[in-house]
Amino acid sequence: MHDPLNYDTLTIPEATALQQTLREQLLIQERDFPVNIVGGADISFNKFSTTVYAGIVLLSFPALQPVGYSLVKKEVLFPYVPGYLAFREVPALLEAWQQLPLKPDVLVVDGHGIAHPRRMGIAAHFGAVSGQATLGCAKKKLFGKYVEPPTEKGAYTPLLDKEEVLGVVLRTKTGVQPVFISPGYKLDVRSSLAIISQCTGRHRLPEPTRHAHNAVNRFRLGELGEGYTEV
DNA sequence: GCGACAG
DNA sequence: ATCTTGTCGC
Repeated sequence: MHDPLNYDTLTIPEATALQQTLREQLLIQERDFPVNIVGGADISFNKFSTTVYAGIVLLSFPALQPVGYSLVKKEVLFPYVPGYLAFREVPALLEAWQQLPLKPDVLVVDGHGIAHPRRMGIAAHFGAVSGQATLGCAKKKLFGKYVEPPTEKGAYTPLLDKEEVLGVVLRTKTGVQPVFISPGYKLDVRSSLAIISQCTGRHRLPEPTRHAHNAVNRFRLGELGEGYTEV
């Protein structure tokens, strides 16, 4: 086994430098592999606590039936700083990832992919260090410009930096706030949007994200145990 | 100098 | 992110 990744002693300038190095490993391309299992990744924690509860859930695709989930509890010292979320959450998510007996074909991470000042949001960062195909689904904008998409479910507008399309702002449900979709690794904007469109049910958040959020919250509250559980 | 600011 | 109270709509 590998030593667990630890970013706790990094300074912000060092973290910025690492993002610039990882950026050179970015792989943004059309999907060129089949998708039979999708994963959802999320973190939960108590305000003011250094303990984080990480989780990755597995869903069949396109049926979206739960297959299993991996949960890991970990201490993290790196603070939340906008633009550096990955340094706080990726180490714990990697442990949950390594604990999976089978890996999803695509991982949906709670946060942005390349829709980031240095194109290294948490989904892009996780993909770069794991080699796994990822995409980001965030509830709020971090970086980029966009016009509000029409209020109907399925409507979307591009998320832009000048002329560059970083992702899309997608209305997953009529009359609710849109979500921000961007590729992380081994996917492009079109492929990411196509996958998320097939992961959207009657809720605002796509199923992988929704199930992951639910699992880590129940884990934090003691309703679920650490480790991998087949469902 | 003034806003913006994933989780 | 988490917590809490109240309101709206299917």
